[in-house]
Amino acid sequence: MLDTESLTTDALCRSILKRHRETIAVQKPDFAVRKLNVIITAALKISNRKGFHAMSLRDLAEESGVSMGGLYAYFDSKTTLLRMILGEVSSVVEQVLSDPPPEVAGDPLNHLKWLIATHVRLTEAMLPWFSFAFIEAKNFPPLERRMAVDSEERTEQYFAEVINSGIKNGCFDPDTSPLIAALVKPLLQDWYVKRAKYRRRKVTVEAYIEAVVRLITSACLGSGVVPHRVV
Amino acid sequence: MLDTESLTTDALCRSILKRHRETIAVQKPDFAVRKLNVIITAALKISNRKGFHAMSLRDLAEESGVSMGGLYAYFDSKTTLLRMILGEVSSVVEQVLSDPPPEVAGDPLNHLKWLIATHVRLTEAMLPWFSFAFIEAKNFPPLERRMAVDSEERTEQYFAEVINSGIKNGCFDPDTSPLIAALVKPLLQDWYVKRAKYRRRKVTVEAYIEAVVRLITSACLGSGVVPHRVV
DNA sequence: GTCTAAATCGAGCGAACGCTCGAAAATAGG
DNA sequence: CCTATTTTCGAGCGTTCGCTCGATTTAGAC
Repeated sequence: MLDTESLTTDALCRSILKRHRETIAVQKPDFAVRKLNVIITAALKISNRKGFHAMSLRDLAEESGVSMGGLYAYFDSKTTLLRMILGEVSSVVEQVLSDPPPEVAGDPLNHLKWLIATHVRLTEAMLPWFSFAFIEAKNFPPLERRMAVDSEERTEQYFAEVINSGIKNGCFDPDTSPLIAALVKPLLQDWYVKRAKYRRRKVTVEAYIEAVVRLITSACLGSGVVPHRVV
Repeated sequence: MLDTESLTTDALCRSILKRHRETIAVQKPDFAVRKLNVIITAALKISNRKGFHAMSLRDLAEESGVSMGGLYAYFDSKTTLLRMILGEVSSVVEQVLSDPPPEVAGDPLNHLKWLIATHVRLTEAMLPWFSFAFIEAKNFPPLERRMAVDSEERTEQYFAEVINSGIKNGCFDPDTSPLIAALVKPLLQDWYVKRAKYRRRKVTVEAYIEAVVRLITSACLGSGVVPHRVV
């Protein structure tokens, strides 16, 4: 369904360490990963409560149990910490969505369903990371902002491609609105942006996937009756 | 269609003045409204570029041309300025959406279409205000956060009510997913949250409304064929 | 033109910010 | 157990923050 082994905080921190080896002063990987885990978990916790900008490094030091100066063995500026998290999120999204299982690869309808389900499950497994990325991407340096916009655009591309190939295949309505691919994204984002609301209403992951799949596929399958194709 | 006269920055500032008369030290309404306009326009401009928290009052003083101390004749704290803007936004939403024209009031399908179109046009007319409200509502004090959540919940209610009455009326599919009302919101928000993207792609307001209306109404009208109702 | 009340100003306050650095503690090989 | 290296620490640096307040300018009635 979705390999959640590589999505544990530990695995993600190992990946972050690999990506930022030169800016992380700590040598021994065991030390580094363990502390990175603690630091990033704390950073996500505080940021998701009051925002990254409002989180001071003293807040972070207290919550993580790592001293002020100790933090700077793991990043050289607060912005680098931001970049570590955002970078990891867009890397994972790319990695997961670009690799559909063989049984859906040739079938646009099932591929579309798979994209939706996998995206929702991925964001569920990495909830604090995605909340963070969504909320913080807006108000930050041009470079980081671009990273987020590009990552999102790439995600939309996956949907656009599968919908287009479905139209060419003949299994999707050729009149499908070209905006559908763009409109899938906010539907998927709502799951983690407003997670508290859905939790309160006891909406399960499966129910949410089902609702989005029905909404989107029915738009792609046309008016519901057998299409006037087959020229 | 949508009365945009009461949505000019001037009219909105007049409303803000009325709501915060006791915290605004300036007596003469003309003076107050004119400066409020300047201050809030500047605040929206800076905040939408780099975030409300990152906007210093010195930034605001420079951009608006009002001195440091002068600003404090219009609000008693930076948080109050935030509250003024958020409060005005949710007030306007409430005001506009709660007042459907008589010709759609009894007709769920047209009422639903009207809600979608009016919401998109409203957010288009007050773009900087809605961008601000969406981005900033997340990372701020409990009270302000609640304000935003409640306002959003109320908006969703309008959709839930019209869909339910449509189901009871027999003009909507009784199998319509109970999540549809919740899913309309992110679709409407995308218009102003990702406004830059749609501008770049030359998507017009009308085209966007059309796409969302088609997506949602087709979900409410059931499988497309004549429903198996009429017991 | 004069006077009074309203409106505006900006230097300055204490607090909190991101970040540094020399000292202290922990780790591991011989 | 000693020593060399790595990791951790937290007081302190310069800067900027939200905010205040006495001085100054402006507006309008007579």
